[in-house]
Amino acid sequence: MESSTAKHILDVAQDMVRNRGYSAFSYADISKQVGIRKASIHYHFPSKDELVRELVKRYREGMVRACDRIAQSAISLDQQIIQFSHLYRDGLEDGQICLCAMLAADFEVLPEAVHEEIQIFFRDTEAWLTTLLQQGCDTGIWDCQPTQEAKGLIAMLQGAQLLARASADSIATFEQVVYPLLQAKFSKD
Amino acid sequence: MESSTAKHILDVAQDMVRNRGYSAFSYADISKQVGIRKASIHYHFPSKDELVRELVKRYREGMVRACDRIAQSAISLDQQIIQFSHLYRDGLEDGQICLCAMLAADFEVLPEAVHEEIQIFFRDTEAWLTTLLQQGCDTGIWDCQPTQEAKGLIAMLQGAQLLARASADSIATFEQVVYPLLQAKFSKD
DNA sequence: TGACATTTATCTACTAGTTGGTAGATACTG
DNA sequence: CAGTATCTACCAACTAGTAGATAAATGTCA
Repeated sequence: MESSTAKHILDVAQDMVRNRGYSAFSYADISKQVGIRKASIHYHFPSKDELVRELVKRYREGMVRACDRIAQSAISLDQQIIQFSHLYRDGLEDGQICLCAMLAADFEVLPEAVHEEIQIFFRDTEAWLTTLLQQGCDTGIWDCQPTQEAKGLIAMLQGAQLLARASADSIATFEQVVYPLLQAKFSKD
Repeated sequence: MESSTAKHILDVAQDMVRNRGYSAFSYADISKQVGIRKASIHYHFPSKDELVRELVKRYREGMVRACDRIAQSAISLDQQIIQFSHLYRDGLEDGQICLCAMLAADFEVLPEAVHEEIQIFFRDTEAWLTTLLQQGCDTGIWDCQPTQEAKGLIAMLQGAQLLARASADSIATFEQVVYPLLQAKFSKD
């Protein structure tokens, strides 16, 4: 089991990356917020790259669990898509965008190992959405090409987060972009 | 008129920001590529914030010109949307995403003055697209709510760029996400 | 034209602060 | 005693930014 300090470090680091990006946070920043010396962070995470790799891995696993919870809840397919979108909306309250959206922007400065984790994240997310959409097509409530539509949805959500964060009222902007579009596409098509 | 050195600095800085983000490029980096000493860059752009503000302003104006060129060309409305999308696709060849998409990710670390320039960029882009979509609705080839649809399109394009840059073949990914969606929505609706 | 002054653009050399990371001592815990 | 976790103290490299010298154009006027 991961020590509570390590978890605390990851929590703080995650907030910072989602807020400011990979290059704009430092071990010193984490140190201050966790209340521990800089060197002690290196004990838990030898390098910044290693820290971020673990961060993405944990985030990815959390996303999988969140998606599973949605899939196992007894709500309709179109409501599941709404719930999925809420995952992206909710971080905005604290000015945070999806960890992997931020790291996709920072992609060029990240090491190969982190690239791979990010790619798995997008692959997993796309797979989950594709399955959902396929179910809808199978049962006849939707008519679309699931893989393609899944990619489009993810792009739209990530882009809406970018737009949202650049606007005065992030959440309102996000909702204005995302929900009418979902309504039009998936309500009872 | 802007000196050729200043232009050269902006060109190099723009590549770097679009590639690596605001926090991950330095005056030293520019200095090496331009072939000028670090201090000389401060002569043209007193501070990094000032440099980036001018960068966004220039980029924004370039975008307005590019959009105008599209609008004044003698092509159909749906082809104009395709051309508009190409603007976002083409940078990906050099691993570059939209300057303002990148800076929207870096938003929290940017000064107020840059925030404003970025917001103007998105407002301008949205306005241009809205006008285009409105024309389509007026002439009866489309049926949509232009403002809302414009926001959605921009989000989709920005998000597609993020997805694309995190994937092995950026351009293929971008095209896979964007073009089928445009086809479905705007071809001869 | 020639002499002088101003402006523009660059340079070297420096600052104070931050960066990720290391060495090694010290404490706490089983 | 051994492992875990933390500390202090340090490092070399890099950060944005400044001071002030220097050169090269450019303008002004006798």
